[in-house]
Order: sequence, then structure tokens, then C-alpha cells
Amino acid sequence: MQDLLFDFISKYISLTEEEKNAIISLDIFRSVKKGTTLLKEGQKSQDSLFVLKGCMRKYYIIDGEEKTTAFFTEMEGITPNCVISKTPSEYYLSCIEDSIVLVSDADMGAAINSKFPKFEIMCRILSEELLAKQQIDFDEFKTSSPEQRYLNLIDKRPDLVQRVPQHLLASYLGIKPQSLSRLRARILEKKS
Amino acid sequence: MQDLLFDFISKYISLTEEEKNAIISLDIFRSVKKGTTLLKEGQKSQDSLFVLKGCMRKYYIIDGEEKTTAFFTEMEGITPNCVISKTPSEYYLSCIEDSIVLVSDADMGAAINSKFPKFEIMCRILSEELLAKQQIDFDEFKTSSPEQRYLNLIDKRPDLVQRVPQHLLASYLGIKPQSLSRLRARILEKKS
DNA sequence: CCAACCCGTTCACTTAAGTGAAGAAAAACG
DNA sequence: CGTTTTTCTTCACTTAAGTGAACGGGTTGG
Repeated sequence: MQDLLFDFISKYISLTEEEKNAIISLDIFRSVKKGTTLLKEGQKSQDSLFVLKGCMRKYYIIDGEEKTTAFFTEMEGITPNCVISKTPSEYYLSCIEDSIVLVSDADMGAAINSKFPKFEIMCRILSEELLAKQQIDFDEFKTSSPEQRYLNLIDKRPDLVQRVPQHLLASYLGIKPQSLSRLRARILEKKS
Repeated sequence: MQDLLFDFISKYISLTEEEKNAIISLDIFRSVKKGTTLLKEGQKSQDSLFVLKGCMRKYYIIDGEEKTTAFFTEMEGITPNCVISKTPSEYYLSCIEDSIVLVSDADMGAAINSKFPKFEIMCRILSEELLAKQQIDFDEFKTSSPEQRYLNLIDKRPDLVQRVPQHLLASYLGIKPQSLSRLRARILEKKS
């Protein structure tokens, strides 16, 4: 399991055995059961997450309705906004598959960064990558219809379409489960 | 006009007179006429922009139709994705008001950063701020209807509603001008 | 084994956005 | 100043998403 992490890190920086051991000794691997809510609206959290295996969902509750805005799967990191701004969270994070995640609070992050400056570099690269990706995703979302967004999802994240329940996918696409059902039927019809 | 820039910078770092002069001597202020297209699809650009006065629009052309995804006004910076990824641009940037912008290419940025390390710090803070803001904006967009997005715009960016033509606003909200017109009429009706 | 629940789908109906056309008001321009 | 173009609105009609209800197929758990 740790190898997954080190393989990922090695794409950005190279670690010595000593550094790897230091990370392992932090004991930050957590296994999380499906259905667990890791962060609630109004809650203040210090923890950043990194998904090693499984799937997390980010959602808001607006007018009593869940609105999913993101899924996080293998090798994706989550730094909740409330960690940065130190304000209560506006959204929820919950685990939708039995998962293994890496949890680190702000102090721990600072400790690692000061001990291994390399980490700071990796974090900067990751956040630059994230910013660029985020901008593209945002523009894609803005410029497409629910149907196009669904087709796009099949293309770019086929794994999500398989592993995530339809009603959560619908919520993510910004429509109701019934509409997603219809939309899928429409697409099938077009193909034939 | 330069004071606008220095006032902005002073919110993040403090500059000596010497540093200010160094910046002025770069001669990076450009005045841009309304209607000018600063970046076209397919074009490779090295230039980052910063709006001192006026308004820029970012849009894609999809199926022959303009899809606006962002407006940039006073004190907002634009680092086109193509500058970072060094790939041809997928979108257009055009000027919708007579404007004054600050233009700097990659070399110039590197030169400033190495001469004044402070700048690097400011850039990091700015991109962190941008990433956080972007995430919130994205979630807001995903979780709201065109009508809510319009009401939100009135609330958060009343200046845009005033200065930007309706059909561009509509494009930005993801709907047709006719729909925005109807939507506005609907809102007025509700108020009374 | 059956009841309860969750999930996806379908249906009928409502509401909002898309489309195409047309007209009026305002701005731009020679 | 008048003409042209742009911009905004309105209308009638189409299409897609929202809503509420209902059904069947799968779990899950008592």
C-alpha cells in the first residue's frame, strides 16, 4: 500500500530510503469504511487527505438537497478550503467505498516540509497542476450541457461511471436521477 | 496609473522606491482599444496580462458559437493556460472596454523574480488565493441554476452587470440572450 | 423467508431554456 | 444628421430538465 504512495511521489521528486522511513513512521495511513463522513458542514478541520485507494465524495446540502461537486479517487489529494481559510467548512466529505487514505494535519505538513524541503517543491508543483486542471475543468463544465458532460465523463473518467451510483453521478452532473436515466436512454437511441 | 499597480502590490509585499523604478523602467503598460483580440485559438503566447483599468473577456468558440467563461477587470491577472503548458491556446481573449493592461512575457517574469525574490512570494500568495477562489466559484456554479447564477452575479459583481452587454452576460451564465431577458422579466415580476 | 429499504427506471405533467423570427431602442459611424 | 449596426426584448414553438408518483429488481436484516 505504501508503495502506491511512493510510486506517486517519485513522479515529482525522488526520496531516499531514510526519507521514506520518516514518512512511514508518521503513521498517517487510515482505513475508512464506506459511508463514513469525514467532514461536515460547519466543522473546522485541520486535516488534508490523500486517497490511496477508494473514493470520496464532496457535497453541499442546499435547501435540504445534496449537491455533489467532486469525487476523489486513487492518487488525488484533498485540501479542504476550511483548512486554508480556517473557517468552518461549507461542505461535506464522505467515503463512498471502503478506502485507504492518508491524513495529515497542518502541523504535520509543516514538520515534513521543514525537514524535507523537497516536499515543499512537490506541493508547489501539485498545486500549479491542480490550478491549471481546475481552470480547464471549469471551462469545460461551463461550456457544455448535462448530456455533453455525461459523455465527457464516460470519456475522461469511465471508472467513475462504473463505480459511482447513478443518483450521485446525476447530482455531480447537476441534474436529477430521473433526468440522467432519460438522458442515457436518449444516448442509446441515438447510437442505434 | 502606476499608483494603481503599486497600491495593489502593497497589499502583498512592500516595495522600495528603487524596486518601483525598476518595474516602471520595464515599460510594460499597454493601452488596448475596445474590440482588440489579444489572444486567439490556436495561437501560442508567452504573455501574461494584468488589468489595470478596463475589462477583458475570455471565450471559446464551440460549434461556431462564442462561449464566455470569464471576465477580467481591474486588478485581476490573466495567465493563459497556453503560457504554462506551452501549447496552442484553446480560447480567445478580447478587450471589451478601452483598457490599460500590464503585459509581461515569461522571460520578463523570470527576470523580475530573480532580481526581487519578494515577487516570487507575491506570486505564490496570489496563485493560492486564486486556487481557493476558483474552487469556491466552481462549486457555486455547479450547485446553482442560471437564475441563481444571475442573482449571485448581481450580488457579487454588480459592476459586471452594469458594464458588460447582456448577450455576453448571458453567454457567461451559460444561456442565450433571450433566456436572460425572460429570466430578468421573471425576477422583476417576483419582486413586485 | 419475508419485509423494508435502496436504487434505477418509467410515466405524465410542469417549468425553464433553446430556436427562429421580428421589431424597437440605443449606440456607432460616416 | 441620418444611416447602419448592435443590443435588447418579445412572441410562438420545440426540447430538455424538474416534479411527483409508481413499479420492479436488488440488497439487507430481522
